[in-house]
Amino acid sequence: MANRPDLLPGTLDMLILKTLTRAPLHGYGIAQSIKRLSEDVLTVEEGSLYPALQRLLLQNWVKAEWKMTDTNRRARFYTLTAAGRKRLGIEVSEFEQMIAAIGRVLSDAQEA
Amino acid sequence: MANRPDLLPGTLDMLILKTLTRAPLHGYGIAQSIKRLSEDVLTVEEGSLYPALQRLLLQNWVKAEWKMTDTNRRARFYTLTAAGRKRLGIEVSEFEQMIAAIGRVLSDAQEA
DNA sequence: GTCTATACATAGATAACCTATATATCGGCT
DNA sequence: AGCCGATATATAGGTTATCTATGTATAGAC
Repeated sequence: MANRPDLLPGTLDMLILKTLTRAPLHGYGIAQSIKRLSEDVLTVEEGSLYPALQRLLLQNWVKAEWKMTDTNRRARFYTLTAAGRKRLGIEVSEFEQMIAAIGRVLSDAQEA
Repeated sequence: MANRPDLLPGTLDMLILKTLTRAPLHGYGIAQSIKRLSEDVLTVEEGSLYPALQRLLLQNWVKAEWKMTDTNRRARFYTLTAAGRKRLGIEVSEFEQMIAAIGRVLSDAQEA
């Protein structure tokens, strides 16, 4: 189980929101950006990416607009909303709390 | 979505295996131990715990034995197998790699 | 005798993610 | 002109993990 997973489940929305804090970006670009920044450790599959973007749209954490890329292709550009920025803060802080907690369990140097 | 989740999905098996490196323990005790070590951040629900233990048994990463607790109750004690110890190492290393990768994405100090 | 904490277990729902597939077009190469 | 790889979006269907809710049972405290 969990053989070389592409992502840590539950972190995709956070990663997308974070990526959009730099600049509006289209879906394909978001996936590339995450892959590049993570040094190829994290891969966002298309079947995960687009449903995730729909979720974020529904929550009003991002908004979308069709535009042309600088390589002359039509693409849907996503922009972080104010609510999305706030949400990102919440997700990051919850994530960090979880990671710290997991760290405490993992580092538990035995002894009763 | 992800409203105060009890756990980071995908990390439960790892947490259980780690808990068992100290000593054999019964399910209820494992859940308590994780809660305590994590300082109440991580809560293992029973509906997650027992299915997880079944998975680990099937994979032969733990073995189980009915015994009496020191409080005179019948309980199923789980012991880490050699394969389970190996598996824990893999899970921890993959987890740490993921966390490091997510950290790189989250800490990305903007600039194109 | 009742209540709380301990202890195990499963059914069913929900949600996230992946695989596979489909469509379409730009630009480079031949 | 035709082909191909990279870019770009989208959805259907399956798998799996986790949570909620429920059920059983008993030890010990009051």
